Amino acid sequence: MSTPKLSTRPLKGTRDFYPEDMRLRNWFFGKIREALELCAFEEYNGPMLEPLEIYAAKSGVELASEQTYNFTDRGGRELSIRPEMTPTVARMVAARINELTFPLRWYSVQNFYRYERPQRGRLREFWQINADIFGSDSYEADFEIISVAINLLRIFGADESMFRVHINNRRLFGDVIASVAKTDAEGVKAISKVIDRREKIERVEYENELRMLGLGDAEITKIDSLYSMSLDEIISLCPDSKGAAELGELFRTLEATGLSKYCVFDFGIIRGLDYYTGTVFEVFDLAPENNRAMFGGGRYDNLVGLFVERNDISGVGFGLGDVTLENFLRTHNLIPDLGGRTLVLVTRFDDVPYEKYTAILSNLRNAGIAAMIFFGSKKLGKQLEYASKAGCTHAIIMGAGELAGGVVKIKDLGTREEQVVEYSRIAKYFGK
RNA sequence: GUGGGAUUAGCGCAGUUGGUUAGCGCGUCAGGUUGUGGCCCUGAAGGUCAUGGGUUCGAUUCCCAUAUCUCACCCCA
Repeated sequence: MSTPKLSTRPLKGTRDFYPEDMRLRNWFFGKIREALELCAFEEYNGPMLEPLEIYAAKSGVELASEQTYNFTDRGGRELSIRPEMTPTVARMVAARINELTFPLRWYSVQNFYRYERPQRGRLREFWQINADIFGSDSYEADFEIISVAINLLRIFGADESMFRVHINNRRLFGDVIASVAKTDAEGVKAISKVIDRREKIERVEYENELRMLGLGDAEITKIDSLYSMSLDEIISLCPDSKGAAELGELFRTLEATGLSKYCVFDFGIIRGLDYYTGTVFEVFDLAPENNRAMFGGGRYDNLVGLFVERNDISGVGFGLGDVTLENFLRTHNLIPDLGGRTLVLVTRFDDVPYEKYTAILSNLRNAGIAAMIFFGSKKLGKQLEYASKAGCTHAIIMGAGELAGGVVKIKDLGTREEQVVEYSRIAKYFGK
């Protein structure tokens, strides 16, 4: 009679990362880290737990109240497991605002939790790269962030046939809607909630909701027409809008630097997070099976001001999740063979003292060659089989005869070729 | 939160129109006379047929619920 056993499955929406999974994740995050470091970003980190209110304030009702893992700790504090990084990094920046040098370029690679129904491209635990620039209001920082985002896909070999960056500006969007609907900021917010769902709800319902907000048929028709306008046409509706200037400069620069082939103006990009104020963008995977935004970001002017009495530190950044990135890389065949490193198994025989083998092991490791020794005594064939299955590239074989001659046999497990090598030249065989 | 599909050995799958010991492939382990692995041969281990109820003389099979996976919706990365 044995006791009932516990489940070996990870919790719903979470994943175990076995060594082969880690190899993949380490590979693509490693490449991204390297690229971000080259772009002069520095890595930071923060806690996984934060007070609930830092999300409740600005992230949006849906995310803060329904999609976070919230709980009360033993001290009675209302906490959230972080569903995103931006409030944390804004808090960190605010805490040292008087000593940091701006503009500041920071990135992190961390895991996040959101309580949602899992599906393709979306789980409950995911890892995300976050890269942000704080302390620059200029369109140049918007451009930098978007060009870095594009670069992160290009380092994997992605080209303009595989993804597209859809770009809009919330200030411009708000000004255009305000002028069309002849309303104020509050009215714009209510109207934008409706038109954000324009493609997702019934046309009748859409029109009814807009009418309830005071719009007439002429305004509704006008809003429809916005979606087929070019950027220049949109800008001409509100030529004095600060957002128009920002977006105009941004697109001029994208054009001039050859990045416009990756980008498109899209008046429909709003983004769900409430804290965005200026440029917003979403990167779409052009493969039809990955039919959701791969990642996105934008500018947020007021987050640092949640923590300190400052309204001059604006941020712009993006978050790139591992789930959608992996789907992208797999779908477009951008993942190479990740094998590679030399790994040596020292095999053993019973008639040679054990310490003769551990000496070889130490020599290999001291020379910077990954190596292990076989445990127990089994037939050589079994030892080689183990080596092969364990991912070894080479085996070292030394019996009494070789020991007496001061040599070992090094077997290449791929080609099955053997070479007799002098004991002192083992490391040299491996190029070390 | 809403709806569809799925769940049989570690993995991938058969199967039972409800009837005694549920199969196959791969994988794992052991052996094929103890110093050479990927092929081959032999053998073994491994399943309360997702879980809990119901119908029935009898349920892995039919019904219901739950869980998990998966796809879409909502929302979002």
